[in-house]
Amino acid sequence: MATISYMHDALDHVSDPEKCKRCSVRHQAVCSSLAPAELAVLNKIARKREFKAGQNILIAEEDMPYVATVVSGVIKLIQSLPDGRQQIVGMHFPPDFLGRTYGTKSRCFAEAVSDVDLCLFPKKEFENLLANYPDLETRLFQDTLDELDVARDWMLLLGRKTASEKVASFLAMIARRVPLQGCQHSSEPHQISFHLPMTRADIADYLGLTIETVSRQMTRLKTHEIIRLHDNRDITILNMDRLSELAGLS
Amino acid sequence: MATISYMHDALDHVSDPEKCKRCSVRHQAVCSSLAPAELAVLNKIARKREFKAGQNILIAEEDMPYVATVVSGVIKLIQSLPDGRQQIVGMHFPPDFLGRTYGTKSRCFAEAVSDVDLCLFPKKEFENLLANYPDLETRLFQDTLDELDVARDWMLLLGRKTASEKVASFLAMIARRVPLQGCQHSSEPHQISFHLPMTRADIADYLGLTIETVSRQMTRLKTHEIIRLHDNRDITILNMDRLSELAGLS
DNA sequence: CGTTATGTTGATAGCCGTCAACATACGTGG
DNA sequence: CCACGTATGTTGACGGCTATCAACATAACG
Repeated sequence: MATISYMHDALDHVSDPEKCKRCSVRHQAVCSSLAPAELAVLNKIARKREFKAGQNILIAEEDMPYVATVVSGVIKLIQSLPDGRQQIVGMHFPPDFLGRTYGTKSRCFAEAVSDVDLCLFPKKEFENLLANYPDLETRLFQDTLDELDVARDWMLLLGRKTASEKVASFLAMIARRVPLQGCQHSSEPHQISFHLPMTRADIADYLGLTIETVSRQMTRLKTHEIIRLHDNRDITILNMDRLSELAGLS
Repeated sequence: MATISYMHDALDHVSDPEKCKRCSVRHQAVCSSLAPAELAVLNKIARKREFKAGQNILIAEEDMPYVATVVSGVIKLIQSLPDGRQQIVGMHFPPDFLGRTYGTKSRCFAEAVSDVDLCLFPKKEFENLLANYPDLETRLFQDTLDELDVARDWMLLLGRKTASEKVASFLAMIARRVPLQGCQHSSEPHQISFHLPMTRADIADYLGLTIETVSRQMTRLKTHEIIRLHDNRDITILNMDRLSELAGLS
């Protein structure tokens, strides 16, 4: 299972001051709200860190002296009950920000779903930057407002949608967020192919279902020729309009 | 049902510059992060507005040129599906902040659960204040982070808790947030009395259940002598420890 | 080639939703 | 004052959706 491995083990400095310029998310991540001189300051405190799929990134109730930007890979945020039931309460894709400023402990677990590259910032120094660069704080604030909107959309899904609607909503959401595969300009319009970043168990924990129900709904979508399954992970959405209808977005 | 009535109808100016000083939430609301001179500026743009129970405060997808502080009463935030199913995604008590800065439209409906007093601020002018008073923005940012934590706790409830756990969790949450009634220093420890601010239908929409299931779980708690029902709305928690256990917080 | 992880499919059970009847409170108008 | 309608809440009978339990299939891996 998940190897225990904290965010602050085995850090590599971003020693090269030019490194930010070569970063794949430099134009989208929170750091893009900084002026060049400010970015140089951030560059000094930034550290790279890789996580293998399954590794813990944040531990609930434990001190976490870093915040981070997701450079590559996918991360899940997990809330859990004492008896082991768990619920995924957020997914982080590049170039999302990860971690909670103002307050030292995380309230959820965060685990790498795939191999992950993070760009870490010591929390204390990062908060100093926030105090000095209002644009950075505004940007982070806006990102948090967006996260709250996403969380509330998901609450509607968890509380009121059927299993069928949940799975359809999930696929529609993933299609919008993960990098797509293959030629998207085929003769068939609305066909979208992508690689699912997570297992059926993760999907179940994300949707408040069991893995069996997720599996059944997937085969149902396959039977109705709304999706095609190549590899359990590689999916083509054959009819995006129909999928959106099923998701309750019509 | 809910009377359509927008936030910007029938406004009263907070003409009196001393009015903020007499405000019942002045030491808790976001405005408490302002220095006296700054508060005077806020005072100038503030407007009082009352809403009757059932009135709409925010309409999804409509322009809303105000943000506000809840001075008294309770407000629910609602997400809904095209077919009418709905989910309450947030409750606002005094001295919470209401409305979304940065972005003109609301993504949820907000409706007064009880009679409500709001202190409104024109959004554009409020955002100017945010830009000039970093403490205010930091405060609002922190409040938003807290809201996000609450939303994620609720996602665990919606996705993974049973009806029994949901109702117990709800009562435990309400007991922490609404003003309590009567003498709390009785001979019986852990007895907490309060007035439920919402109907069974609201509770059901908050918990992702039906009103019948909520009702059955309430009588079940009553039968087990964990709560006492006086008036369908006036509740005494007889055994808070047991309730917390049932809520899955043990 | 066995072991483990992951996913699918079937049979069954149970929780909770649906439908219905009834109770109570409240306001309106006769 | 009472009749009536409406809103809210409770309780019961029943059914369906989804969880549970189980068997099996497939792939990855040492």
